[in-house]
Amino acid sequence: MAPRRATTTSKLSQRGSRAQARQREIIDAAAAVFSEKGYHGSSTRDIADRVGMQQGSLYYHFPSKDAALAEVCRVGVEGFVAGLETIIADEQPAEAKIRAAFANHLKGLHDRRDYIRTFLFSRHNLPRDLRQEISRLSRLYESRLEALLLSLQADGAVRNDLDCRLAVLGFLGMCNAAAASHRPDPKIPLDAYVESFATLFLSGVMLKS
Amino acid sequence: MAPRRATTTSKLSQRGSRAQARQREIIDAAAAVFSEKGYHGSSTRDIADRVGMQQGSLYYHFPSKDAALAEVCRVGVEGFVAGLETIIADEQPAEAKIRAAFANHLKGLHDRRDYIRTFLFSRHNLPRDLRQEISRLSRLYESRLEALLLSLQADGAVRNDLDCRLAVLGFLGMCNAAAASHRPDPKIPLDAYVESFATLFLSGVMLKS
Amino acid sequence: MAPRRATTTSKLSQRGSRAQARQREIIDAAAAVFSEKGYHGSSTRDIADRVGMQQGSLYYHFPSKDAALAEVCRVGVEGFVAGLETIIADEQPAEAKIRAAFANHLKGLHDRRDYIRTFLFSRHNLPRDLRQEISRLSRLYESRLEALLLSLQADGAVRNDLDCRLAVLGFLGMCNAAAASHRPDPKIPLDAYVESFATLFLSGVMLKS
Amino acid sequence: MAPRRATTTSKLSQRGSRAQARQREIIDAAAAVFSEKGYHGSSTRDIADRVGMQQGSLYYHFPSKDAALAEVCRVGVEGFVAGLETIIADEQPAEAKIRAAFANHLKGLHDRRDYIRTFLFSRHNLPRDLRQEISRLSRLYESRLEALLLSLQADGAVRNDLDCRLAVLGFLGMCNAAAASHRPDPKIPLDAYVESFATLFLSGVMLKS
DNA sequence: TATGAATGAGTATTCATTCAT
DNA sequence: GATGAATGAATACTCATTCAT
Repeated sequence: MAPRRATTTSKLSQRGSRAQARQREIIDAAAAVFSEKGYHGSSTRDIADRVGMQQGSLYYHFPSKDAALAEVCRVGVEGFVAGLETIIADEQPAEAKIRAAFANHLKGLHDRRDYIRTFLFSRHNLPRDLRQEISRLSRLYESRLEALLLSLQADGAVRNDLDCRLAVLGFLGMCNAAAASHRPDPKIPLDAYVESFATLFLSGVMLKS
Repeated sequence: MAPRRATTTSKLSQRGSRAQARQREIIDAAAAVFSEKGYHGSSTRDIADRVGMQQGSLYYHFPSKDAALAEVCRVGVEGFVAGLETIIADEQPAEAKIRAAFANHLKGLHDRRDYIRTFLFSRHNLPRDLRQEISRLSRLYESRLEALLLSLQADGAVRNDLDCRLAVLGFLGMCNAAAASHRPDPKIPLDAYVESFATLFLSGVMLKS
Repeated sequence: MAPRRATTTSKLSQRGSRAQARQREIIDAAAAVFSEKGYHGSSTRDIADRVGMQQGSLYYHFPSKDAALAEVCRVGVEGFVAGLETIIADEQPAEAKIRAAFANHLKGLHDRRDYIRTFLFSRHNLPRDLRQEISRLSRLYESRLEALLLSLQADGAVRNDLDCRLAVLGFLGMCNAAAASHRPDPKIPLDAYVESFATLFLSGVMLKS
Repeated sequence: MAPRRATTTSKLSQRGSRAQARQREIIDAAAAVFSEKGYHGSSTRDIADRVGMQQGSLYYHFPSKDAALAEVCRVGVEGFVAGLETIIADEQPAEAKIRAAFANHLKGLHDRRDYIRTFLFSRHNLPRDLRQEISRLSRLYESRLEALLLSLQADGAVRNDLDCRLAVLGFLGMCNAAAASHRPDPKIPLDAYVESFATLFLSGVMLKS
């Protein structure tokens, strides 16, 4: 139904495409398992079983469980920024931009659900150095979102008294809440989430007085 | 500075108040440890160390690590409902009610931070039966919130086209995002969060046209 | 037949004597296993089996395999110095002192064979910091031996052209060679080794011309 | 500076000299690695890395890690006997023969340091059958040394009361002690060791009375 | 109430070895 | 001759839990 596949390259192994494919299988499996049971709740055996591999064989492809977690988180976050940049660059009215930002985020959540759940719930378990690289990426995303709001505010499209930093927190919190539940409600289509969250964010809850 | 203490009674041990006090010490410690390292990342030794006790001695007070987790989650969620009921019952204009709901939630987050972080990030690790009891509580909270919105909608104070279920998701996501970071930003006072989130939720981001 | 038991106290746990006794059982077992198969060739299971314990239970008494190795080495070396000091202090003719030094060393080798074989063959496997503590002890022993030879040389009892440092190397090499074989030759009594090695060291191989 | 190279042929692969050269590279690497970390402390990857080869590729040249160890030990011990035979055969005074024996042994230790350290410290790890072949070689060396001493004793050049078996043990222990330290003291030249050990062995430590 | 000691199952990781290509 | 990928068994160490004292 949904792609749920990593698309970007990282520094992990520039070997043949056969090897790359196997690696993608493995982080896909890791993402699924981490997403379901959390980092410490997942064993390397769980991951190996899912790939149909022997536990120890994973270590031919990944140096450690940590490294697999880092890669999953990286892939999870990475996708957000690229989409957002295009939105910022495009010529659109303010409202359309914000709606597009919601669509971008919720689409990512849908396509890379396991990756992003892992980022949201398990990034704490990364060792300091790896965690910092991931934090850098996610702070980049946040700062681009804030920049978007600030520019719209400068244009007079957004309320002057809005604390854009907290608004970004609200934006992300609202969206990510949709990823918190273990299985998403399949009766609610993606568009409905986008429509509702974007409108809520744009116009609030109260009737215009 | 902040209370961060459990206040409600549960079915766990109706023994003397001396015993109760010791138990509270222990779930306080458990909450702190779970909040910091997650359920599987925390060992019973971590908890015992924090109480100044021997690992095995915990089992005099708690039947299992699971049970401690359940108790922490229970205490974390429980507090929300009581406050909300008062707000619903009080005679106030719509906007004030919603602001009060934000204050209630964010105050809880502040006072029982470790408990609620544990609920947010570690409740998945509960065995099915215990998890269901906790889910019942949190769904109760959600449905009371939804009921509040629906009643305001019926009164004509809230937009007619608002999907109140998704709005509750947005409300909670926004608030809980503030608990996601390991250490809260101490430069931003609680009131600022309440003010910002409530206004965002009520009036949205766009300038009234 | 022979004691083969640790006699000195170390910093490892000053707990009840019950605990101390159990610890001694464990390093005794570790010494035996390390002596037979080398450090890396010995598994913690081997040790546990020998004590009649579960593998993981060892870790209640020792923090790591390394630490057990260090303790075995420490006990092995430690005994040598004390005996030598008495010999140096005693009033005796040069020849008697050197014979006593041989007796002291070979007796140690006999009584703590497993400990000393472990020191001789497995100390390389210690992590740097632990290794240095052990090295300090063994260098102390060597320097006391050298001091003994130097003082006898100053008294005119020992050849003036003797390189005392190399002589110590020879002394130790000769003695320790007796520990190199897996099982000592039971037909040769301890006294015969002492007599032969001491005479060899004192008078050499050639007929007085 | 020093050769440190295997020179003798074994039964391992009578293939082309290209193959032989590669094999020699590999046991050279194995000797170096075993010498530094011991048999169980060395992985086949360590060896492969040192040759610049893939782990599994070693198995084209050697049937097993055991076999490589056996070959290293064999090469290490083998060299000693040949040199000693020449010394025994030559017409020389007793003292010169013994000095030559020391020179022979210490020269071997210098030229094939890694091989001999491996023999000294890791031969225990050989499986029984391979170990016996190596033991045969080293016992041959010991018995030739003992024969030398016995013949000199028969000639009246060596003390009549000397236990020649133990003297051989002393000879070897003294020499091999020089190989025990991880890195030899570079300030002491080979000749100095030979001179000192030989004199010590010949004349002992005491002043002639 | 609490401790000290132990258990037994689990966990990440390593490693000698194999084999199709 | 050599590689890349995999296996299966072992290994040090952790941990929730139990229980006699």
